[in-house]
Amino acid sequence: MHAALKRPLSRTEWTIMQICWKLGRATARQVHEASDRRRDYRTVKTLLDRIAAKGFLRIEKLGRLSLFVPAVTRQRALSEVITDFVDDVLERSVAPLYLHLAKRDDLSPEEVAFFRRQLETQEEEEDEP
Amino acid sequence: MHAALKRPLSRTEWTIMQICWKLGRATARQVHEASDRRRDYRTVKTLLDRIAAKGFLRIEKLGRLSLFVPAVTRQRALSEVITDFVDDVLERSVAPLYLHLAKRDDLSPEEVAFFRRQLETQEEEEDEP
DNA sequence: GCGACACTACTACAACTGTGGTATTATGGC
DNA sequence: GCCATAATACCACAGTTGTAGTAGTGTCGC
Repeated sequence: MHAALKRPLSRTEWTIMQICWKLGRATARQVHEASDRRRDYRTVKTLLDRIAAKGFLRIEKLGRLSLFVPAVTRQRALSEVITDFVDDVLERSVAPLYLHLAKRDDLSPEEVAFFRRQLETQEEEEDEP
Repeated sequence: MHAALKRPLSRTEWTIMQICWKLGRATARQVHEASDRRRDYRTVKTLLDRIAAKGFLRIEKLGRLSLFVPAVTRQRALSEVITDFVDDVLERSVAPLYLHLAKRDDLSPEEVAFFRRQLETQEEEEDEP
């Protein structure tokens, strides 16, 4: 069974966590160096400790060295955070998402066409009494 | 021109703001009554004031009564928050979103099929060296 | 014209966030 | 052995967030 994820990550913690997933297993120093380095090393260290306290990272001791290892897959964490986002912020409606996606310039023509089509269809449905 | 939206809304503020969009123009009392009412009236009032300070609501004085009026359309606010979410949390990759959407049980069979297909296609592309 | 409300204004306060200071303790090179 | 470097541990502090107490001021029914 997975460890329970207590509280969700803040935005800043997410950006640090993204690095951890990329590195797989790393010291605070490595995470700091892989970041944009606008924050102090100790800030990153604190964030890593807090992320670990929230259950997203596990700390492996290697002598006196601490290695931070993801305790949750990115996919699982993303899955939870997306569900929360869609439920709370979008109130379970995917239309605003489709509207966003239809405007992204990095999607294939098929994708854009699909989202446009869905939006039209849904508008029609709304028009019905 | 739109007023600049200083800081983003917190999750709780979002839930209050959603009510404001639904009501259109309302007193704090009305917003409180339209909410799940687990929070105290004054908590809602504080949240409304903070939301107004962030530029999402405008306060109209009607005598000594305050009316809270959305200063931003829901669509615009959603658009911004979705962009931020996709950029920061999803790192601009839509795959995790498709994975989520493919599993929602409130979408049409066409939508589900579309997202499944996209995911397969993208996996294939990743397999290439 | 007073009491019950209702509305606002001001305040409090603990938890969480973002950031980094201080101090202590290895550790590796010379 | 000693010093620079690097790691950890512990602490601080202001800003945000969630929640509500207190107090003052209208306002309406009687």
